Amino acid sequence: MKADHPKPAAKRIQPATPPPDFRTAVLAVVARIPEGRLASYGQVALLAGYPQRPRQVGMVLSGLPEGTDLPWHRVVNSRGYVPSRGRWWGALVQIGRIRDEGIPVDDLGNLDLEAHRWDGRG
DNA sequence: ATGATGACATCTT
DNA sequence: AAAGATGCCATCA
Repeated sequence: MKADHPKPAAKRIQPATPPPDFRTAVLAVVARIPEGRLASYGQVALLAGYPQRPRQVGMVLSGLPEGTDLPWHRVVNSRGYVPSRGRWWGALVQIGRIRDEGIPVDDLGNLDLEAHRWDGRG
């Protein structure tokens, strides 16, 4: 009889090992950005395998814990400046950390993205 | 369910 | 070059 498993309402839809979702992919890409290099949100989204989702990258990063090891500060927008230029509480922190890595940044967050663009090859 | 918002990108004025 | 409008997609009220 095969010990039929009536499945007692096993609505365990959340497995212990969640598949590589968007968030995981993004975090993996950000973690690969070398020191002293910059990447845009669109670039991260592209490398993560989701070409049309740069905004969601920002959402993922917005949910990062404070003590994260991820170099989130190396992610800027394609226009070449730190996101929101101060609308965001962490903009100043990001500017400081980027400067600390040897990349010149204006007080408003303006920087030369193309000069420090990450090739994506590590 | 719909509508508004967001750590963006791209195109057009 | 800078600013406004439109597109995209997930999350929240």
